Amino acid sequence: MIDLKVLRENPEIMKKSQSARGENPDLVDEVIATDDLRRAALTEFEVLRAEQNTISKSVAASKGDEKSVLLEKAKTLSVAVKNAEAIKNTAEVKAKETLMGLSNFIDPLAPVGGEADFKVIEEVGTPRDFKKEGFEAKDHVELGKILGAIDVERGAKVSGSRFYYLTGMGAMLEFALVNYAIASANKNGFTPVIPPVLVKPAAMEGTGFLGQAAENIFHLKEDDFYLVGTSEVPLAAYHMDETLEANKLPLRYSGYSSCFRREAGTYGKDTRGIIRVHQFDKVEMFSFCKPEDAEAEHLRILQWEKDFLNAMEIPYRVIDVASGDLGASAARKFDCEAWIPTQGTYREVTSTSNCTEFQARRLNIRMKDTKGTKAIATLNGTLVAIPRMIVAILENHQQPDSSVKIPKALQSFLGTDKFLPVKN
RNA sequence: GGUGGCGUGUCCGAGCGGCCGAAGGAGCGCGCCUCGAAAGCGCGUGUUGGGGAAACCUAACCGUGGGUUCAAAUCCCACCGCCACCGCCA
Repeated sequence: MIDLKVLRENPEIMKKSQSARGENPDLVDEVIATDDLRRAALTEFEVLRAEQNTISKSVAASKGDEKSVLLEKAKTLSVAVKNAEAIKNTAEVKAKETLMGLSNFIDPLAPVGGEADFKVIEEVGTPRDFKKEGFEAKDHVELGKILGAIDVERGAKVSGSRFYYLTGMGAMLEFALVNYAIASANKNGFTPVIPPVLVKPAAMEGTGFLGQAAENIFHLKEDDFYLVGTSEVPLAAYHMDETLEANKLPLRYSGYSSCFRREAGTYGKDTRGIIRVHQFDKVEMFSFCKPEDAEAEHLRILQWEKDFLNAMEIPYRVIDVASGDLGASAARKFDCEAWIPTQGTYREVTSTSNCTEFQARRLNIRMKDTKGTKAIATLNGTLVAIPRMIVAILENHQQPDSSVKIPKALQSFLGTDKFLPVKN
């Protein structure tokens, strides 16, 4: 949610921001207009209500004829107040609704354009040259089968396409990744959290996922629960309707949870393997901080993501995501894309967004210092999304005999430095 | 799922139709006292929206949403949450 005061002062900037996202800039004028209506209705109601309050009080103090006259007057006024209140309420709902339709202000530093207009910030590491090494890289599906680590056939049998089983070393690899991730997050001041993955509409709405992103969310209609697509949702909503002490910020949480995504409109995309699945586990970093610290915090989170990828010894690049591909809440977003040998390209494995005050305002989270209460900023970033990281590790660290070398950082968690084929 | 109880300010806790934004206490802040502190004493101490340069004015807020009434923390209804006991259960 955008701050109306800021919006009123800078409608043109907001319009530009909307346009850059490929969204409707006229919505800005509409927001201001509905808010004008809201305020007018508010004033009207308040004036009548004040009068009613005064008369009500004098009713109590009077008696006899005087009292019945006042009572008559009070009754008529009561009707007028009810009407004015109804109009006020309608105007408030409409104004809020319109305002909620606006996406976050875009950071002016974010590249403008569509999905393809991202800017590459850096490339780290060098992809292996398998030809030169004298063998052809197998993809993760094949390796997963050989190692007894991933079973997509049975995933499909039991749950349908885009489901899978992690088995044996595949399952062990998840535990190792999670343990390593949580350990690093602890070191960086994150409180580990295992959140609920079923949430109420308010949490979804507040984090900004019920707009254009809604089609990718599983909804349990019977009970009006949503299955979260990321633990960002329950982590952000953790402090919903709270006022946090400014001197305790930043508050950092690392959430480990399953994530559920409908992947609507992705038919035919990434149909093979576990790059794009309906359910996966993820360790997510989430930070509540002062708005003036948000940009620096964003860079810190990005650095922690890079640290993780460096520890996995995987070549990757970092991109500055373009305005049209930010999602409603983010002002700026960096993706880390790992090199996937069998695809010959970089694929998103982690992502960090600076949501500035947008989510916090929707979730009614503020901070308090000696001068009063103020807006707070929220940021999120993936530490590790299990399936894609497994893909990256298997494919990048495979050997000619289909064994896979384990990055040093994970070896102590796995008790081995290599995954070996299980049969044939 | 069933039965009973409860939900008030930072916290404890009173109020059960108008004089209640709400007693009292604790906490916190300022001052007095003191060499200094503790104790004691005095004063102050909510949030949000609207208007205003400001002083200030105004409205709303006693779990949430409706209703009754000229008037609701207070009465009625529904929902949510918490506690206790019972049933079921990983």
